[in-house]
Amino acid sequence: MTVERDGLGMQADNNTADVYELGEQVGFILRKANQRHLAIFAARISDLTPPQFAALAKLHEVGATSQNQLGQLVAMDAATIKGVIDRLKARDLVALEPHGSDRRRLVVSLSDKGRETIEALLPDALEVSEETLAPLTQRETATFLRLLAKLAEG
Amino acid sequence: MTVERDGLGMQADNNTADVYELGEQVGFILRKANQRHLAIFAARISDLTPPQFAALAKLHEVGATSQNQLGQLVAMDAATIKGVIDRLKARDLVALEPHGSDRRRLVVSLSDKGRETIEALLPDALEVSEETLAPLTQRETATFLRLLAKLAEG
DNA sequence: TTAAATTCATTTGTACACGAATGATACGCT
DNA sequence: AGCGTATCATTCGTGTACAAATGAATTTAA
Repeated sequence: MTVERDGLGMQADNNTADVYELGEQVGFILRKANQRHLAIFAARISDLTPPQFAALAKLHEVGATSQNQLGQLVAMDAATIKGVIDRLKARDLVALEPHGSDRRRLVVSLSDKGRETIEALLPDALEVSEETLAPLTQRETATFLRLLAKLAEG
Repeated sequence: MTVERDGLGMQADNNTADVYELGEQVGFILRKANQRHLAIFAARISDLTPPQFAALAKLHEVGATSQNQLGQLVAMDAATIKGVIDRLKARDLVALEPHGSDRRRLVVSLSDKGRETIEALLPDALEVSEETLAPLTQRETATFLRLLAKLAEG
């Protein structure tokens, strides 16, 4: 006695919304996918967390910026990016200076050590992405990334 | 002077891996998609966090279980599920009892209030899923969920 | 040019998330 | 029976994540 799904005998007005099953909801699966990714990341890049890596990588991409701006670039709010920067600063991976003209701002830049660190890790980061996407074929990967981006942007 | 991508003049051995761009990595987009989902969730279900909701929903699905087992069902480790349960318990949404035969275990069950709460919220939760997936067509949604599940399972 | 609105950084408080360690209990095996 | 291993719950420490409040500085607009 199984529950019929996608059966012809019962037409669903919309999607699969018949009963609520946690395991079928986007949010739940999204969270699990994220967990798997974080595990892969941690296995390959053990001395930096994903947010820390993201901050360094972005800094490497765009050069010195203010703290909040960097936060926007890596999708972290002001409180979150501050914590991340503080920990990077404590390890001398980034440097902080007051902004020239705007005295509210704090300019974050890569230290030499930070530059070396991030440059050395970029190949590993690519492998993290590859391993995360390994369950999908190349074709599926392309589709998935396109749809995921659409979802993320809203 | 733009960097050529997918160009014919330069054959890439694998995917798009030419330079590392944070904004193109799965992990980063996954995190952003998750952020968007969380915002949608919070807007519709303001008095329960997603993990709290997940725990209640699962409890509603499977009935009373031990704390750790519930954690496995909702993909949270022992330390995390404990915190979630504690907060639900503090609001009398769940009840805790010692297990009959196994004195290590703590059986978690929905309180009446918890049952009412979760049952009242299920329609909202479906809308959260729908709104999250709104940027995709039905066809894209089906594809996306299939690939996402593949990714999450590994 | 002041007053109002905005931006930047910071702090506080709450809530995950997970590795690692711990003590109590249960189980497998000899 | 007894010992080693595994499981369950708990605790500790670190690191996001975000809402909300704050003060200082800048920008906008009247």
